[in-house]
Amino acid sequence: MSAELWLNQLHENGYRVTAARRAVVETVEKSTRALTPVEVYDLSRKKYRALGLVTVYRTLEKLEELHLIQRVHQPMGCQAFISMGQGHQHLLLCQNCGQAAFFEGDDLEALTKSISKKTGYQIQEHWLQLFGLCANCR
Amino acid sequence: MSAELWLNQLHENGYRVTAARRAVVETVEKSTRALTPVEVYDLSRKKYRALGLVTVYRTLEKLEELHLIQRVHQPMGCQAFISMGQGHQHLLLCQNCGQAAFFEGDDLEALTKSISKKTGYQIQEHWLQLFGLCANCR
DNA sequence: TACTTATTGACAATGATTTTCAATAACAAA
DNA sequence: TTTGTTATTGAAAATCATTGTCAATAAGTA
Ligand SMILES: [Mn+2]
Ligand SMILES: [Mn+2]
Ligand SMILES: [Zn+2]
Ligand SMILES: [Zn+2]
Repeated sequence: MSAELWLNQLHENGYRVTAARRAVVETVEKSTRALTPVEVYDLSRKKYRALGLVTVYRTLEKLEELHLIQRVHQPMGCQAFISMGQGHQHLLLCQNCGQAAFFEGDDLEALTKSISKKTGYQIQEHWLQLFGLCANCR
Repeated sequence: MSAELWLNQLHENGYRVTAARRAVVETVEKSTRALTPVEVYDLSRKKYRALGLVTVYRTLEKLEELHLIQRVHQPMGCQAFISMGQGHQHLLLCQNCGQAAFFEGDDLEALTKSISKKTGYQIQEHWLQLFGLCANCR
């Protein structure tokens, strides 16, 4: 049902709610693993057969812009997207099936402060991502 | 002088040491920021004018395979390479000029153990990267 | 010095993403 | 509801980065 929220977000930001966007949003929002544009295309076309790949690219672009999805970087490639977690969260990815889990509670305060002093950098952001095997795949 | 070490590594692994590879290695090894293939090409051609871009791609491929360089992921793109740090290190990147610094000493034991118990994942690897402003740019 | 063959750069081919464009449909206003 | 404006669409073409092909060259060993 959160797909409706995403569509609201689009609407509130002046974008129109179309059948194409509906299909893409429903696909991406409910996925528990990162999807590439082509994967989104294939899955979404089951809901809306006339969908074009170009529209998938354009819709993903807008969802990213609205911070509803995020790009997922992996050793094998960086063109996959997954819904954005709530608040400050990071990703834990299964190296076998791609299943994603969000986690929070990382405390890098001490580390960044120490690194900052050591290097002279003013630290503003961090990327943290864990890889492993999910309960099913281990 | 570490460029010589890289060339040795290539040689020891059955690869020939050529003028093209020498130019690429010298460029990448001494860079303190991540370079894209085209950047490597442009910089290296100052040392070896006949160099082809294709050779840059192929050389980077081999350097990565020998773990002498690593791919650097950034919001703006993921096709840049930088020398691999010694041992278990992570990158701290300047968001303004790209200047890179390595750091170590991150302790994620407690976190991964907790996440592992909570999610059921068996955690095997982690990516950590810091972004900020270097001493010059802040 | 000679010989084997890995490596080279030019060019072509591929694959992913972006741009163009005329037709369509969303939606605000009447 | 009807209408008018214009954002959005899919198809096709264009672009861009990366990879493959190939004959000529040169590295490294004997
Ligand atoms: Mn964090
Ligand atoms: Mn670490
Ligand atoms: Zn799994
Ligand atoms: Zn800087």
